Amino acid sequence: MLVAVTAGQPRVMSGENGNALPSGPFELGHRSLQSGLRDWVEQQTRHPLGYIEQLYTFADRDRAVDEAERVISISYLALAREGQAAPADKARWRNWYDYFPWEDHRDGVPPALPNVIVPQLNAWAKAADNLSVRSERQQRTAVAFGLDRHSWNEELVLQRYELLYEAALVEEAHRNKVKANTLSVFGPAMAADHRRILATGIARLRAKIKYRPVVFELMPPTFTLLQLQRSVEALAGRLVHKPNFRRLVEQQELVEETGAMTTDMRGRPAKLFRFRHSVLAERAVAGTKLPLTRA
Amino acid sequence: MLVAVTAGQPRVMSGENGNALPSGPFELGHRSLQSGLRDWVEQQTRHPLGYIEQLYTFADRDRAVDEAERVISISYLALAREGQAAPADKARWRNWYDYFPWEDHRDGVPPALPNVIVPQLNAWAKAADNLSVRSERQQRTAVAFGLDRHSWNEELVLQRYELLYEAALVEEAHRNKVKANTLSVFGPAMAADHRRILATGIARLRAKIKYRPVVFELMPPTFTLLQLQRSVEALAGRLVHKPNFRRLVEQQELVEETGAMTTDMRGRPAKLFRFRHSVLAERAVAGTKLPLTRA
DNA sequence: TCGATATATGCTCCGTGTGAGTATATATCG
DNA sequence: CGATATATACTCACACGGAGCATATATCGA
Repeated sequence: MLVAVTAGQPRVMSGENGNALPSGPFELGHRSLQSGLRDWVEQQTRHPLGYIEQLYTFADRDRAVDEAERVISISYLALAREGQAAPADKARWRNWYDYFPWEDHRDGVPPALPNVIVPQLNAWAKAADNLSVRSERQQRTAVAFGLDRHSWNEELVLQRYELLYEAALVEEAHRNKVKANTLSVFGPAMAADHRRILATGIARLRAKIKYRPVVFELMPPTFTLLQLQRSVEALAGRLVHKPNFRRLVEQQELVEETGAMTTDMRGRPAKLFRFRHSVLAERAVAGTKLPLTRA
Repeated sequence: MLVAVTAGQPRVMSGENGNALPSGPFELGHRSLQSGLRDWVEQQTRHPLGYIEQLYTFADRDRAVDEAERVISISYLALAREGQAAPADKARWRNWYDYFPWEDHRDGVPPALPNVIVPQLNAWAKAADNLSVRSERQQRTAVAFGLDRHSWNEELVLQRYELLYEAALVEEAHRNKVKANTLSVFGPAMAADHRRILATGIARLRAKIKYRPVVFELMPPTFTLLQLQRSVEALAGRLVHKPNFRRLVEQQELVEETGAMTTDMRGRPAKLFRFRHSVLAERAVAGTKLPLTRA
């Protein structure tokens, strides 16, 4: 799963009409999994990779084509600065909110959430014959989607996707079964469990930007504070308080001025900053905690 | 890597004279890696497993015996309540600070740290011929071991082990080379990279107890608040402020009273508590943040 | 030319969380 | 019966972070 941020939108690299994540076999001869992956991705996408992190290793039986030959899938999360080169072949950058429309709360709560998704989940909860199952489904829905007393938690991407899967609202749940027509509200399906991997990666990234300065892996070498803020907001899917964001970034000394200013922007020109790479050495845990709303 | 806490000490399950972690091949026929692992461990150790988490997947070339046949190693962290049954065969519980004596700061800073370890690391740093390498080594040492302006960070277990490895102070660094005599201060070596996996697991666990209620997986069904505190301290390798710890645990409603009291303890009898399992459903992120010292 | 608008940047207020210290109650042990 | 060990409660202080406001400087359109 290869991530970049362009024009204020989070993007993932996809192949084959956007219904699959890039994937390939592990070539023998590489020093390690990590280096093998790096070579492979850079060859496929012509992008120099920055940050790489392992997501999860699966070897589930129902993923295997043949019973006797078990496939082990190791999923990764990688961050790249987009726009340095065009992706190869049929690979294409795609807004990740195309796959998870309910996850973008930057312009407020998506109308489909209260109008379609939550009602359908409630119907699914009520459809359980067992009382305890019913209340458990209701509780999980409330926690995951921020209903009742709960507030929206942007990190619960995987929990939300799993609920929609269990409720058979996303198309992937209908594999090998009757082809039900699913609403576009629930986004397009992806091959195998690629959308699940995507959800895992988004959740991981949304959690990580709060305590590690990984956003900078997605930024160009030089940027304004607003651009940085927009990137964080794009990943988190929610807005942050501008003065607080600036205060946090500056007092933690995560960035330094380049001396230059923006010229092409509208409004008052902004100072250009660059990431202070030395913080990685100075401090072990440098965070870009995003200032969020109190419950 | 199987972890338990007994008598106020963190323990790991080890086999073969304590120089290896339990490991085995993945049997085909299991539903998933996780379930296969669970069956295997429960059979080997006769312990019912609670929490399981994947650590990391390796396929490094230098781990392989044969060039043509590459081995993929998937390491796990598992938590268990100890004492329910005796471990099978040669498996044995062992205090994890036996392997990492420098990680236990509950009785203050271990004397070996300022007396032996830090001087040796400084000597290693000074031995570099390049100036930038020299200062980089010094910086990493200072951050990892809390020197100069830096404070001790209990989560940097892996960074510390890696420094000791690079400086060839731990015996594992001498594999396939001249057999240097390493001091007992640096702990006993383990097979392959098992001690590295151990360090990874300890670091992960120390980080996790701060934002997920995983400590309770290591506790007996009923316990006092001090016992809970001692377990947290055992894992973190440092002491916490008692009144603050109690305040935190209680106001987060992580536990509930059983009504019973301790009788066998010395001093005033304490209330017995149990973990409120419902918090796992009510809140997505429940933490047992351990109150630490301000910098 | 000038007002509307958009962006940049700085400052203040205040509630909450959390580190730290202190005090009191109740048991065991010598 | 005093020393000691543990349990439990209360208070203080400070820093962090959420929220709102004020001001500066650019572009754009009427």
